[in-house]
Amino acid sequence: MEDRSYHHGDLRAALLAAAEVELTEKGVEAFSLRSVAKRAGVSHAAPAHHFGDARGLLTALAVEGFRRFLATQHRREALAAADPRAQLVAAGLGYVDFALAYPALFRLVFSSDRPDFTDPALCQAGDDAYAHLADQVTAAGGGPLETAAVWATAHGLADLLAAGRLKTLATLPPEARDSALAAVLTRSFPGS
Amino acid sequence: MEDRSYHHGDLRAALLAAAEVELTEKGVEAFSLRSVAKRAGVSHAAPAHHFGDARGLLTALAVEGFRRFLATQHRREALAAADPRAQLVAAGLGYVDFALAYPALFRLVFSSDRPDFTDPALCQAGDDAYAHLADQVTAAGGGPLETAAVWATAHGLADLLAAGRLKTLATLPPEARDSALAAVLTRSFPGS
DNA sequence: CACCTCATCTTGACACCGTCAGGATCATGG
DNA sequence: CCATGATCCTGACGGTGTCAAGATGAGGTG
Repeated sequence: MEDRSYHHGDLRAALLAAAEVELTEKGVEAFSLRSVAKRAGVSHAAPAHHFGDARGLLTALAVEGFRRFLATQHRREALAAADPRAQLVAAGLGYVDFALAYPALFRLVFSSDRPDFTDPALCQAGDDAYAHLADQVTAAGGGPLETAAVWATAHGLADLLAAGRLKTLATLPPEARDSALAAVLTRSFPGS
Repeated sequence: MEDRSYHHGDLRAALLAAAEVELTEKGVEAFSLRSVAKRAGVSHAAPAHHFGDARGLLTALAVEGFRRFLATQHRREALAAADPRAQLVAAGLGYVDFALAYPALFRLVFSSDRPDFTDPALCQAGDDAYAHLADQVTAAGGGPLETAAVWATAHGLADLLAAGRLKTLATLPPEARDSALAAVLTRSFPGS
């Protein structure tokens, strides 16, 4: 649609896109609803009709974040061998990929209480992400405890790398870094 | 000192204490400097003289957070066997203890960009915490890569548990939970 | 085609926030 | 005893989220 008319046409999508830019540039803690509206070329109260309040907008963004989180993992898995073990490692590498490619979204989804995590859509998206990991662990012959172990390892690596800590790994060339990550991930799963 | 006089006497400490309460009750993202001043029974501009701005106050709080982080680990280590391996696991358990006992401080220190991490005192405190972990890994016969592995595992467990994810482990009774955590931590270190 | 209804968007107001400037208060040392 | 400086307060400014009320226009109904 044109951005000419009084009625925007697809303001909801435009606001979501603007919100992601805002989030990426300013971070979760300096996120401003009025600034998002300004980016979308719309009045400061316009977002309210589509998302209720700032929390609602960030909740919708978090849903999109989870979606992209899974997509990033799938991309890694498609490049890996078919056996469950390799798929599990690929999922872990995708976990890290997401944190490094979209650090602001990563923060929003995993280290923020601004989104409403009781929202049905967000719950669903989060459960989907967890289910994917649990399925992979199960396929590789693991149980709940192994799921926790793999998840924690992947999450720890991703969070520390995205935060700029773990310079030991961050300064490595990509392939060396990936193999180091794979080694750590593999180790977290028993019976290797 | 009395809270009677015009000059507070120890306002800096009082503000730090009030800031921690504020942080615990409202979280990093809803932290308000004026509210902290109100808690301390002082005008809204009083904190500026001691901490410069809100960032300065949160930076000072983060330093205290790192201090308490190390203290929590030391408490676990004192209860563990003397051998390096057991000490390393104890440090990991202390990592988790801290995240669960002071989730807001944990967020401030590890998942926020509000403190000024270029501040000398905060850098020092962070380096101290890292050095402690690195020393433990070295004592147990590990190198930089092992440090990264152990750190990521402990951090992932702590962060996910503090965020209320990982219900598998969170619902376990304390001793069972600790032994499960110890198993995951041990696994992250090679040659067990 | 004319009209009406309702979703959509704007304007304006309010309370709260962080920060700065300037004034009030008090402790301390010459 | 008084002056100086550290400490704290008051008041103001721009920015933020949210609510109420009004303007706009799209789509269905007569």
